[in-house]
Amino acid sequence: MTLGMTVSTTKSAKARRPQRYDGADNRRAVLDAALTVFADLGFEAASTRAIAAAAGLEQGHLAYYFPSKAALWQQVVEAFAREGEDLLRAALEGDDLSRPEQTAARVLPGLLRVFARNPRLTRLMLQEFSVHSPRHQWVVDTFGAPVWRLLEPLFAALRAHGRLSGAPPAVAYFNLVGAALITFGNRDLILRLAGCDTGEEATVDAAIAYILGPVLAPAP
Amino acid sequence: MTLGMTVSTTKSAKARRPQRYDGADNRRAVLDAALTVFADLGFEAASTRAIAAAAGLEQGHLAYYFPSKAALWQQVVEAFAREGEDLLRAALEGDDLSRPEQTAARVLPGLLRVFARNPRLTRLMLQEFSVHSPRHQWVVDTFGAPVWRLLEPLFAALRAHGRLSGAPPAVAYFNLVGAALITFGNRDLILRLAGCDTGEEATVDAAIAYILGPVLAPAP
DNA sequence: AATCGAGTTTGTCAATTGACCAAGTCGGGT
DNA sequence: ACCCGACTTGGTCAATTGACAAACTCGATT
Repeated sequence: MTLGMTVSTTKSAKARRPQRYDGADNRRAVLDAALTVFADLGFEAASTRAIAAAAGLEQGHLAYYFPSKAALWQQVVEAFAREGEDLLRAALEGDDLSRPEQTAARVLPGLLRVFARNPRLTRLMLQEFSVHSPRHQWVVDTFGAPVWRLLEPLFAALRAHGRLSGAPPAVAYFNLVGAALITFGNRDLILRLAGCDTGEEATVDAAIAYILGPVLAPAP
Repeated sequence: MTLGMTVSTTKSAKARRPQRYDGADNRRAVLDAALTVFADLGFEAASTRAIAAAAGLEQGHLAYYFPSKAALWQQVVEAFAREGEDLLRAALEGDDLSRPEQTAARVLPGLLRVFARNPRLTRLMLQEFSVHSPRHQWVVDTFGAPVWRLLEPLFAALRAHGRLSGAPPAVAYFNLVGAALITFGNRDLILRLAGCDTGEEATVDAAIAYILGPVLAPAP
């Protein structure tokens, strides 16, 4: 399921049916294969040949769609990561934070569920949190900073209303992010080590409830 | 401070003072420089030339102490990571877990403080949590699994005593690990983004208290 | 002073890698 | 039938990299 293959796709809507060459379809296949390989191996260790092979193409072909490996990586992240930020922006639109705990209860579980649903993307983000790379700054500027700017008022309001156990907003926020990235980005490891499947629906719910506990609960 | 230089080291205790060649000293310098470069760039992106340069030596010289780049990496982790596991093992020795919340309050803050004190090593661990590499299995076998085996009874007992907000022990454990790795492994990022210094003593205390809140607090 | 050997440098090598290009394939419009 | 152009392949290239080895530097031993 990980590598989208050109052949079997049925695009019955439109009349166009090129049996053999379908650029748009192969482009998607490359993006999907690249997400898998990047998530598994990391940017450096993921060779363009391995990505092409996972997509069922030749290495030289990648250059047709993507000017460079770095550009491919960037488009992979953009293609899959917008969801979270858009969801967040829409959910916070026009909220005056007069009842921050209600806002948080409405917004944050959905955000965490985005991570749980996209383990490959979650790993990709985790990688950029663990290495100083030319891509690190880009991720921070493009996603990290905007998301934090979006959520900082919420976390500040939460603390002002006696949540977060009195911790600084940033501490609570990065606690949440770290817990989510590790928990949902390491399903295989956690399953192997502890026999606990963090991809399973019930466990996802339990994990989200646990992560958000100190955020949503009133101070003792 | 990051690169230990051979020259200036004053070893006034012993009589030995080889002005120019000091193998053991340079070996330490390489390990320290390697820790820095590996933590910053990740294993693949960290070239042996960069490591040698950071240690003030030539690339070819590394082979004198370490048979390969992978072996160097492994010795770096071993040299710096034993502290945590040993501390944990000693602290849990002979504990019958009849009062798990007391045990946790005695043991876990110290464990988290090991992460806070060693940001470079923390980043290194974070990297191996985010990539499937030949080193991943080794870290899991050598540190991940033993530590989990050590702590699993404690977390199981905590839950049996009404802590963890009813979450599975593994969820609570990896929540803790993820929060610690991200919080203490990204001091620069968090400082830049949110103006919060997770290397500062007071913030470390606040973060540890926050992370351990659900672990130590009784169920509502 | 001659030798020894741990420590260190310099130069080289094969392998891998990302970028690039010239040629080829194929469906569709003319 | 023919060509056009989107799409795809296979091969090449320069750069980087980890490993390796031969030569060099000294302090210490004899």
